[in-house]
Amino acid sequence: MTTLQPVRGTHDLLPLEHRKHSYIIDAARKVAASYGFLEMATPLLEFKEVFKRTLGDVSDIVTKEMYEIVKRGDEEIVLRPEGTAGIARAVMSNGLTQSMPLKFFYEGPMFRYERPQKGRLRQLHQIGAELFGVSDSMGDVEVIALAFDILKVLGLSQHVTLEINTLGDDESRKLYRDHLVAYLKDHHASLSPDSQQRLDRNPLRILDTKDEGDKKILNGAPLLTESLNAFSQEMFLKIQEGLNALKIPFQLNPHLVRGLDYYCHIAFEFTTTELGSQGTVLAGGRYDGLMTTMGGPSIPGVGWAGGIDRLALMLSEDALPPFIRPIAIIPMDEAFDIKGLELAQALRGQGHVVEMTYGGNLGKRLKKANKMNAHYAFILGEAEVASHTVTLKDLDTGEQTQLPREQIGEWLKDKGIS
RNA sequence: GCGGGUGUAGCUCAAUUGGUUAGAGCGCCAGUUUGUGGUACUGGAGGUCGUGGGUUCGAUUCCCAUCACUCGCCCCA
Repeated sequence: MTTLQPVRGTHDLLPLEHRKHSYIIDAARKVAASYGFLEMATPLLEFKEVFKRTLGDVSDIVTKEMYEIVKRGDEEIVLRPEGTAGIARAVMSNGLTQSMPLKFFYEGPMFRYERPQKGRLRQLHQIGAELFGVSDSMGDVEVIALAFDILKVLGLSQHVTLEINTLGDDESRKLYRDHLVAYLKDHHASLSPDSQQRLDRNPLRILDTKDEGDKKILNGAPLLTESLNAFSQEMFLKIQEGLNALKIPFQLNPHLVRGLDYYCHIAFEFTTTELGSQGTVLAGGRYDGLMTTMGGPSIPGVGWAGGIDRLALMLSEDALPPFIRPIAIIPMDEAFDIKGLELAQALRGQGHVVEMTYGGNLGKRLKKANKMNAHYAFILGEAEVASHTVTLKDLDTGEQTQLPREQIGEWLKDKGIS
């Protein structure tokens, strides 16, 4: 019985759902191309090391959420939990580090062993964009603008809020980290158990807490902006300037922190209130240290990933392009099936969407044509075949005419489909 | 991984203090209609009441376990 269920946290994408996914991917792909981002794909399988080194040894993704699928000797192979590290690995593997900048768009499934919830799956689907080799803040602006444009095209920009923050460069972040830890240690006893743990592992994450008691303590905490050096400050301001110039609305959220180790400077999240606690729909930041962490040259980078599954939850059915209603081919009975097939092929060759009806008498086949939401039924019976004509029926109005085969194209053109 | 809720037909939901043959709407199939669909009417199929165990003369109903979904936490897209 259980073998008939999908694996926990995985999901069949039935046509209706799949349509949303491909709509999102197509839209994103198109917008990304207009920014000069080239699509690429990396394997679903990577060596564990790729993520262990980059995401940070203590991040949840590495410590408990990775699917390890094969072990051969010392090889530890995992299903990729996210996209950026794999793309960065590919840049190095393929010796692409010589010519910068590089702009990549990608799409595909990621795997994380988490407790499933609405909008949180073990096989999740992401779109993503990465820009390598640009340390200028204009790169950050463009990358965010790309994300915003995609959300706009999807009709979701009104339903999300862009929040940004800066983590500063290494120097600033380390300084702040010390200040914060010093402050929080004084309040250690009153912190929530979760935050007490985070104090050792990832203290910046405490800023993001949902615990009310923690929030009160944080009100008196030192601010990251106070620890920013001049360079980091200027970088952040320039990005805001750029966003303003492009009329991309945003909110400053000094408590916004990214979970993965490789982030620095800008951190941004597009969030929605429509999906419960899984509110983050697209998020990213700058990761200047990523390449060196992987043992490569020092190449800056900035990028984001968006959750297709979450975006799909926000898309309403009627936001999608309408289905093309098919033409149904109706041979009156089996004797004319072959004639029907030939007609269907000819029409498909001209670019029409054509469905064959199988079996049954005229009434039954019309019923099926109706069920498949066909706009027109092309009927072929004894009389039609003998006179080399087809009976063309409009299933919405019920009108029908019998025309010579050669005039079908004309007739379809009159109906506005060609 | 932690805490709460839910699980009856393909879908949305009923089923009285535990009681014999588990119902409805929608959908599906067929007929009324052998060269005309949609509407209408008539009929039909479809359930091991998530799964396993326990209590009981008897369990969809009570108890335990388990699985899945779901809400919140953790984490993240």
